Amino acid sequence: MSNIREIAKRAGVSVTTVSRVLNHHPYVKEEKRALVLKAMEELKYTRNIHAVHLAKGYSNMLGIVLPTINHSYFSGLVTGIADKAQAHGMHFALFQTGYDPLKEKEALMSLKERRVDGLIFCSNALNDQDILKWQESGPIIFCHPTDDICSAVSIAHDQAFKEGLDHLVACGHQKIAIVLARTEGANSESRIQAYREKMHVLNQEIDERWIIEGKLTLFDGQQLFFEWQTMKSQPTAFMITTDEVSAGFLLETQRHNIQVGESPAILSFQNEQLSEALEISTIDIPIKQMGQEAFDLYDRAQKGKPPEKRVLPYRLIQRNTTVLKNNR
Amino acid sequence: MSNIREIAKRAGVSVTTVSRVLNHHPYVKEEKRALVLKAMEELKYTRNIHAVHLAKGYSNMLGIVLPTINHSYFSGLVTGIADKAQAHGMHFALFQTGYDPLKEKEALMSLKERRVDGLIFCSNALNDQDILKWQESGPIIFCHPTDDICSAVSIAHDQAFKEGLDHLVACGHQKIAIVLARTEGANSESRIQAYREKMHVLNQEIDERWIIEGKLTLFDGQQLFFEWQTMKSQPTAFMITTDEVSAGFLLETQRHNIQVGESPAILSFQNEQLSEALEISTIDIPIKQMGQEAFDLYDRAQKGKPPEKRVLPYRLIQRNTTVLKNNR
DNA sequence: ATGAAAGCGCTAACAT
DNA sequence: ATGTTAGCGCTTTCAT
Repeated sequence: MSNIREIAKRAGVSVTTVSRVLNHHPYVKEEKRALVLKAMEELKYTRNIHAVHLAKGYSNMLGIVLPTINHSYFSGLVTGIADKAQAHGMHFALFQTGYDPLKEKEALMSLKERRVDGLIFCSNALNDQDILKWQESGPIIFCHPTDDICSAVSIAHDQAFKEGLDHLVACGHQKIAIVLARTEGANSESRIQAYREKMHVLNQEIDERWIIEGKLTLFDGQQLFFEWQTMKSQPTAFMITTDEVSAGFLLETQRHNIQVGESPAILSFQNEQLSEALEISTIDIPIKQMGQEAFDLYDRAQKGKPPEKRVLPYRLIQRNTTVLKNNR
Repeated sequence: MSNIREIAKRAGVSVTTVSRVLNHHPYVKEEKRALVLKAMEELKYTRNIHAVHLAKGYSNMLGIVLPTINHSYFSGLVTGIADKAQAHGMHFALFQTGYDPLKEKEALMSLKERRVDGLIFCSNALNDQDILKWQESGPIIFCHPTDDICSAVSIAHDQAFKEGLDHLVACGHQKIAIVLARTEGANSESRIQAYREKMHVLNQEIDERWIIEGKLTLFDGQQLFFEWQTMKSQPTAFMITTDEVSAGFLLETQRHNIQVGESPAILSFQNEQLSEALEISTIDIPIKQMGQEAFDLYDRAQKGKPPEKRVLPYRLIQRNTTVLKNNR
């Protein structure tokens, strides 16, 4: 591979001039530029990006941390981030952790090594604080609500959660179960808290088995149906934080011909095409926008601006799996 | 940030020794190693990965080219690749192209610049040949069948396609439509060819509108239903290359209460959880394995081994959307 | 407008 | 087993 020195020699200029041409600097006489361009052409020159990175000290590479890419929530988030990143000429690397703290540490090491200029955490098993210690190595952005000093984009999960519960109550339900992905582990607490409070107000005793965690996929949703069937104290409504799970659950009730009156209400979160097609009531959250805002926060941090929190709107969409009972 | 020289000075050794410790070379006296390690600890040293890359000439970064990550086919493929890659200590970057040849060229440039050591093409808008010209810059792996000199992993699309058509015919169908994603643009030809041949044998005239392209999402599938309804010459069966589309189509027929006898047969490709949950007949293809094999092919190419083609098995799974009519 | 030269931080051939 | 030193290829300051 030819290098900048060979180009310089061939064009009869200095390496500095070549570098200037390469970086679109002003103050290069047009004829020299042409000479350089010609030499590059002839030698099929391409800059060695590692040398650029070493000299500049950064790499235009963003790291995205998530448990798995094979899930609509995360691939949606990545799509949002990627759209903006690519528009800014940034590349991005994925770190799939499977919620393994060690894998998250590897991502943080990549930040310290400068393999990536910054990190967007779409999920985390490590504590927020433990992660933020690494901020001195580069910007770190969260995609969940947090009180720590850092940039974060999120929706008001607990508020959305409460509104969802209110809706289910308004539909005449008291025995309500909640189903959490491990998507936002750190936040489960606040949601469960919101749940307990609401149930307390209703004077409804909580069966601890109504708090269900670790459900992420369609299969999980199908399995949930069977768990529901064997529950001693059956909830009449489910609040589920992921569309895939809701869909699996619903499809399984349909397959088993559960009577309309007996089939549990479902209120989902996310609003993918799937929940729309199945007419599942859901709380829409703007996932791609979250990704875009996450990138924007990275970009701002990169430019030295102070950290910022952004809270995105959610919107309850009532479809067929929650029905208002006016006559109660 | 401290560098290797400072560590050397502090530990009272040469930079070479530090480098040796860093790279786990043998022939370093235990006491010196300890000294070096201690110095690193004290100065919170981390190597600058750009310098390593520049000196070594490679980056342990693999590039994955795909139209969008937000689709189960591609996120499945990436999952397969990533599992293997991470096990080999490799990182990976995604190039989302949206089938844009220019974006694909950018990925190829990244290969030439050495930003990535190799490239796995999960889809391509450019010609195979145009892409393979860049092989001198690093290994390039395809995820579709090809006759060119390169490594590729695939399933025998056209054979699977024919078998699928046979199945539909055995179920009593003659008026069969095919629905292609643009997933494997280059291969559409061979599939359409297989389709024409089969239909010819059946003496079934083909309505050109039965060859439908560009369907990738659940929405696309729902839309397909309406297209079907307005067709003058309605096919009685659909062969669809993506589960999402099949699901959307099926759900829409169900929503419109199409009678069992009148609802078209559906034979899908892929076998995601979704098609299983909806009991859609499908031709299973081992997507994650494809990803794993793709990485393996990269790994072999990287080690200087000759290119290799791998063809993975497929398997027809009959469920509820294709029914054998024995009485015909 | 152009060039010389000093980095950027690490690796590895060579010498001892 | 350890050290010296010459790269790796580009950027950027400073001088002219």
